[in-house]
Amino acid sequence: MSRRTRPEMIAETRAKLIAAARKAFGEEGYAAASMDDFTAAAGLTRGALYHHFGDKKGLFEAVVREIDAEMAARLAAIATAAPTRWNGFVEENIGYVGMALDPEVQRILLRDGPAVLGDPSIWPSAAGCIAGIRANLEQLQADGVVRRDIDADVTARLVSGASTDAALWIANAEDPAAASRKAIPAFKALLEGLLRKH
Amino acid sequence: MSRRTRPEMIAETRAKLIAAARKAFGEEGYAAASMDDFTAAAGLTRGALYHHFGDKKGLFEAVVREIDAEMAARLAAIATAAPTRWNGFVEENIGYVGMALDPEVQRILLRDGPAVLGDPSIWPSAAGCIAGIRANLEQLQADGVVRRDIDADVTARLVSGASTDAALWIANAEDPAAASRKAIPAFKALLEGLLRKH
DNA sequence: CACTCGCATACATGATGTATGTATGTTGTC
DNA sequence: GACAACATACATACATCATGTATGCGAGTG
Repeated sequence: MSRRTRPEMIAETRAKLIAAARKAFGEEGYAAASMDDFTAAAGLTRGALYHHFGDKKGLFEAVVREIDAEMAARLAAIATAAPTRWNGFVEENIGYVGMALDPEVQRILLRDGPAVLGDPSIWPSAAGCIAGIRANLEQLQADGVVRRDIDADVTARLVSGASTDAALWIANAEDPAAASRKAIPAFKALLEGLLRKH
Repeated sequence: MSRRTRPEMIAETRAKLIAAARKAFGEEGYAAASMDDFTAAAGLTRGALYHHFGDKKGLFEAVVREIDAEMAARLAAIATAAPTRWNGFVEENIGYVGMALDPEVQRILLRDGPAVLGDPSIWPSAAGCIAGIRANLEQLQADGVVRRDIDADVTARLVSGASTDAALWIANAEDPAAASRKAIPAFKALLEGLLRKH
């Protein structure tokens, strides 16, 4: 008799592997994280890992996808809560900076991510966060708030690039709180360059 | 008798190792580059490498320093050649985007660099490029061209972050030339947000 | 009841790092 | 100025460990 059905057990195994890997990747970094170690921590072996994810990189992709999805959801919530669309756009990006202060996000997405998976724009997750920013930008252009002579695609990348770098800078600063207070206005100033002149 | 003096031979060995490593890191990436292979390509063994650079990461640092110095020099040349300071600032940043299109720069500095050495702001090279941008910004603030209510340090980071991301995006685009034409105006628009209102 | 498949075990390969050896250049002394 | 003692640049050999693959077992399923 099976107390649990098979698909359930599979899902549980995958979840355990992803959770253990996420922790290991976040704390030690991708290269230093030993598959033997963190699969053991999850009460499994590398056999399960290779069965479900093919290789170490495949598991890393799954972890990235999970984190990316969480971030996209939080960003969307921030954006919809804002009074005006432009305000939502700005808040969303500042929220992005805040999330990038999380050591796990920083290490996995910002530091190791590009090295392992290449440029974020070609990631399997298709970088949900950037897609969100771009959609917002296009709407703002349609509303006449943002200048129309710039491409939403690149701009979304530029903006997210600036945010992530700001976050890295803040996180590595001696006084992160103070650094954050300096970063926000500078970031807002840059974004204002996108507004239509009047 | 010694046809060459000792310091000369040492310098030559170091240069050969750095050159071979730069090529290997650029083409295969840091993790995939085998020390046995590229030291052999330089006519040496790992013995020389460990003697001069301590470990693989140490050699990587040396390569980064070299590339960074080259870039800083080129950027400085671009900036001084411009008619106005603001113009030089903009051109410098666009030049930065252009240099980041070089596959070697991209792979070593932008992709593997953060994974191996951490955030660029704490690199041994102290990221000469960013320092150059910051110095320029401070001067522009003193001249009254750029708004003074923002911090030059963060802003330099934000701007360089946006440039590098733009470069990555362009390099991975299907049509890099077209992508570049779209990226430049968007980038200029962002920078205009830094100007003092009038 | 046979069979698929999720997962563990055992092994092959290759990479890094260290300990040791050698040969060459440098320096001190007569 | 020559020879010896020494320092050091670099090579070789080895220990350790990580990934990936091939194989085997056992539990859930039709």
